[in-house]
Amino acid sequence: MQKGDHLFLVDGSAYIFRAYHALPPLTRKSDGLPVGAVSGFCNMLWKLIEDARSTEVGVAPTHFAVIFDYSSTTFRNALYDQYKANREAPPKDLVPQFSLIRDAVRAFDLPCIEKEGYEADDLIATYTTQAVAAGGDVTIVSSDKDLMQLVGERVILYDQMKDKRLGPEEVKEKFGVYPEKMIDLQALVGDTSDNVPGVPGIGPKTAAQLLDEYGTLEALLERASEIKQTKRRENLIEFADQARLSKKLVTLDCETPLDTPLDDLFIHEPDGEKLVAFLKAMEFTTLTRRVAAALETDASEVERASLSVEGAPRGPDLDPVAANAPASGDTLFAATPQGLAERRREAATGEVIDRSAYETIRDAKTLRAWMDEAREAGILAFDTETSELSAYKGELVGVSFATRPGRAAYLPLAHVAADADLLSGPDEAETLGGQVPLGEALDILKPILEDPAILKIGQNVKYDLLVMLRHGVEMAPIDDTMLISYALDASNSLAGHGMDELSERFLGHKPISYKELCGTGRNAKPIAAVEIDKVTEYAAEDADVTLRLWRVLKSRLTAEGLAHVYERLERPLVPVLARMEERGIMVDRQILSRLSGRFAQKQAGLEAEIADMAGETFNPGSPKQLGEILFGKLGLPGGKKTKTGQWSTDVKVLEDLAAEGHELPSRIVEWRQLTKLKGTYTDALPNHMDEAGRIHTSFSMASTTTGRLSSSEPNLQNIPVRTEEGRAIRTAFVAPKGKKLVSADYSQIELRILAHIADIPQLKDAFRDGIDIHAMTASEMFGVPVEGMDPSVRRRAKAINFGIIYGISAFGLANQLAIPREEAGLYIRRYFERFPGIRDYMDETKAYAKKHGYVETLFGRRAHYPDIGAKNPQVRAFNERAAINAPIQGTAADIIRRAMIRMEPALAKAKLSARMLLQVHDELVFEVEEAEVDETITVVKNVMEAAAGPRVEISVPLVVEAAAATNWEEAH
DNA sequence: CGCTCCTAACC
DNA sequence: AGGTTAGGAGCGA
Repeated sequence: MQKGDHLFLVDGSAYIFRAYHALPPLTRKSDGLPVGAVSGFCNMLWKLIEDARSTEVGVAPTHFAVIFDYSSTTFRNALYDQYKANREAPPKDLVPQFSLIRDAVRAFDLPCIEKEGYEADDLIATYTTQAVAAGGDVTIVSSDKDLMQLVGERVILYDQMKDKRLGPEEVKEKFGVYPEKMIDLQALVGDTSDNVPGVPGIGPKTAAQLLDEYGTLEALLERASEIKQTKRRENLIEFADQARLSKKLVTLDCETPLDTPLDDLFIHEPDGEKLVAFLKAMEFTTLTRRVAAALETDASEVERASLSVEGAPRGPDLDPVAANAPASGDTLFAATPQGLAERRREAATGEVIDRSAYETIRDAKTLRAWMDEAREAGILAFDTETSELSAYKGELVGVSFATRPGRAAYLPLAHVAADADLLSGPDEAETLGGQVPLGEALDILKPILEDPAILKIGQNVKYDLLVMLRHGVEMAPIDDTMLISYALDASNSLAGHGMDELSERFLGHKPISYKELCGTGRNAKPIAAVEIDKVTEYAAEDADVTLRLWRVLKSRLTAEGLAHVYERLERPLVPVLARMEERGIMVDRQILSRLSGRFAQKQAGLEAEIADMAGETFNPGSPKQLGEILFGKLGLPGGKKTKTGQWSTDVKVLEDLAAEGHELPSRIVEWRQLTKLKGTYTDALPNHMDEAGRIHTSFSMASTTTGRLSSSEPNLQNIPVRTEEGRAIRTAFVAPKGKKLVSADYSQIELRILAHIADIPQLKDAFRDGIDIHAMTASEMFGVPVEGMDPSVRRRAKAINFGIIYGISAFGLANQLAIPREEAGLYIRRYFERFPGIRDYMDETKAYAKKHGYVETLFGRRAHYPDIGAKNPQVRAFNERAAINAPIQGTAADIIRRAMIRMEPALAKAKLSARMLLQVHDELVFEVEEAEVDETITVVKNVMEAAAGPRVEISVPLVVEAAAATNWEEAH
């Protein structure tokens, strides 16, 4: 080896496990031999060789080897008998594959290196050291952190799965230290999977920071007594020897005696016939074809090789579920809605779900037959499977249907061979039968999905609506089992409205979960690459379960008097929200990046100040470390502790300290605010932008107890507004050229609703007369005139008004106003004296909730509080406050929902092109043609202000304030 | 990698 | 003090 040469070292053992875990466990050869890991391994290796063959000289490997662990006992066990002691034995079906994988490496004509008493890592370390000494470059194909210590100027780690290369800078970024200090860092942190003990309580962040400060592990251990944090100091002293032992365990041996000298690793073209013979024997059809083509070998001329292992253990065959229960119908006349609902419920719990009865639709003719069935039934449970979880970018992979319980099918549309990605599974021909071409399928589906006579039933149907919308299909009419469940059972303690939960609750059946189907994290694979038969079971089951749930739940709506809530507040909002999500809001990337830079600068400055004041560098973002500095090292008076017994360091605590003249806490508060703004907004938002520069949030209609919407991925309902720096972020939300953003928000809507519901004359009068409501409250309570009122008096009244909405407690008010609890109690008593209606409302609401188990908004939406009678006074009081708040918050939520539902027709009627983009609880944001701004504002205000009527006549006016500007900050 | 805890952004 | 979602730290499998 010489300068300019490039050695590739593949960490074979790690490769095996990655290949094994990345593939479904049941990949087998025709004789039952498990070969999933071999298959994955060969594909990864071939990919690497292919890349190398096509890469330019100088980067491509000149030397190449695959390194394996030889056995589990190494020289490290002599140092520490517990080393890797808790490693589990490899999975049974993997064991017979080990020798096959070595055969594979030989078939590729690559050196297969292993040595008794050493780990693969030691051999890698030794070859690396020698290659660098000879002037060569090294690429280690692995992502094991134990190998990071080898990284250097000429040595990189290559993570093939993620296609990421790690040099010294990347190591530093990942672990906080350069590779030279990795050994010391690992010695401190330890490694649970290898049983390397390390020092308790020290994680990677702390370790990096300590090494940064003290230089080396040895220096740190010697000067451990200087550490300020009590627990950390004690641990470093007590476990110093353990750290030294750990260091020996994690240090790789660079002087392993080598049986194959470095120069013998010189690469050469694999022998086509030999390799093809092996791959054929393994029945890797696709890979055989590829390799044969690349190496110009005629596969049909080559015979299968004989393998070193034959007929290894066969896996147990899965017993298919035999029972096939008949679908239950409404055979008896149901005299009342309650009777029907009850019988449906009973029937559903007894049904058995047979996945083997589901069909896979492979041709247009069968699909048409299914659509005929839907037409006949008048209903179609419908579910889409997409390539990504977010509806606005996921591609359609397949759709499933159900027309009656047990009668369900899956239509694959864009499935690919399981080995379309790097890791090979079974071959194309085995898994992919025919698929109806997407265009043809849509032509058949569209008339049904848009047929007003056929009800499309979905679970979270907004998702499917969005997906189909992007394929030019406007699904209608729709029903949504999730929303029916939500209208029926919204609660702060009962389970949610996800399909799996509903199925278990109402059908007593646990459906295949998405995780089971596709795996999670590193092992996750796209649903398009999962075998179609499995997806059929999963997807058709979803449609089947949705249909069964619909039968149970829909009948309850009438029986329980909730049809109005569902029909007027839930169902019609679905397409409205789908369109809002699809539109997205335009964001100016430049503004965000400028802000981000500014924040970064300020942040760095603050960090320096903080380190200076603390006398050491630490992570201000770690409440644990911060607590130790403030209350341990600096000895400041610590106040609260959190649930877990740690010092609390929330804003309140820090601001109290700051008020006493301590500088550090106020710097921390600033740092936190800045870090939050940067991390959550200026840095994160650009990742959510599409090609057109727009952000599409996802609104959830069923995740709050009260009827409010929520927004996620990203959450656009918590964009900063309080501070000036925060508001700057809003300036990045803009209208495109020629348009304006219009923001319209209800003024004091919850207080107005309270005034109406509790029937408080003074409050109602004040709202009718347009008087400052908080000043009026203050004047009533403290007997001071509104004119020339001390702002702090008004502030107190304002806090009380909000407190009332939240189901006030002396504790909460005292906290908010930073006054003694007795004083807060006094305020509350006086408030009740002045506004006795409020106390009556609270008492009545509590009594109602206890009696019925739920409370209602003015529009009949229910929020359930099953724990309101709890023995535990804290739990009970919490439920009482929530029950007091829910009708107020919920009525406001209902009103804005009604406004949103009416908005689009109202705008259309006025021939306005304004498009509604966002909802933020009491605010709606629109994108409006400049020329139409004034007219739009008029329509928007009218719709919003009149939204409660005619069903509910609120006895105070609802007032909406609206403004237009080029960005959200100025419009708000 | 997934979970809990803590903190903080919004109405 | 009512209703939310997100991100970082730390821990354990």
